[in-house]
Amino acid sequence: MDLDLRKLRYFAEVAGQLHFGVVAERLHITQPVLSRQIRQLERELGVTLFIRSSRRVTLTPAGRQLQEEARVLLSAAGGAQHRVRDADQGARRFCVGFMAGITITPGD
Amino acid sequence: MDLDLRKLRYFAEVAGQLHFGVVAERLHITQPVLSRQIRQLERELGVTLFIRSSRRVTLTPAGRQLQEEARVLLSAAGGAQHRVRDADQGARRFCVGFMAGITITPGD
DNA sequence: TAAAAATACTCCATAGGTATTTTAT
DNA sequence: ATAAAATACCTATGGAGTATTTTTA
Repeated sequence: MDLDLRKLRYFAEVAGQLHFGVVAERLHITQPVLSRQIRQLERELGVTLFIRSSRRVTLTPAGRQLQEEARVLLSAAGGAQHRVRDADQGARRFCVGFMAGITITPGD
Repeated sequence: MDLDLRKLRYFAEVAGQLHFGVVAERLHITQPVLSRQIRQLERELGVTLFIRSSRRVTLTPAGRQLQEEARVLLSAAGGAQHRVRDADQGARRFCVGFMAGITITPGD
C-alpha cells in the first residue's frame, strides 16, 4: 500500500543509468533481484516505468515523472532524518547542561 | 538504512493519539506488532520518540520533530504517486487518441 | 550469436499474529 | 487491581541469492 523508499532508490539508479546489470552491481545486489524489485514497484503503482529490450532500456512518461518525484522524495527523507537526529541531540545537550548546572552548584 | 514509510505512517498515528492499543485497532494490526514497529523505528533512527508508561504516552523532542516531518513526507509521497499515475493515464489517452486517429483515416 | 533482462527455484529476515508478562497508577 | 505496553514465540510474506532461460539487435 505504501510507497517503498528502498525500491524508489533502486528505481532512481536505474532511471539514471538505464542498465539493470550495471546498477545492480553499484547497489551491491544481483541483477535478478533488481529486475524483480522494479517489476514489483510497477505492480504497486499500477504503471509501466521502463520499456525493456535486451539492448536498450528507456523510460516511459510515467517513469520520467517518477524520476522527478524520486529526487524530491529521497532528498526530503534524508533531510527529515537529519533534522530528527538534530532535535534529539539538542535535547541531549540540554539535559547534559542541566545536570552540569546541578553539579557546579554545591550546597551553600 | 532507508526510512520506512509504513513505520512512519504507524508512528504518525501514535503521535496523534498517544495510545498504542487504540491506534493498533485503527491500523488493523495488533498492539504488540505496533509496539515493535515503533521500537524498530527508534532503533533505525537512533533516537527515542516516546516516553511510555502504562498510563500515559508522550512525545520526546525528537518525536515532535518527526511528527512534523511525517506530515510532510507522507503527503509528499501520496502526491508523488498521484502524479505518476496521472502521467501514465495521460500517455495512455494519447495512445488511444493516436490509434483512433489511425482508424478514422481509412486509405484514400 | 552474444549481451542483457526475465524466470525459477532456494534461503533468510522481518512483518504480523497469539498468549502472556511486566509496570505504573 | 487494572489498563496498557512489553516480551516470547510462531507463521508467512517478500528481499536477496544462484542457476538458467528468453529475447533482440
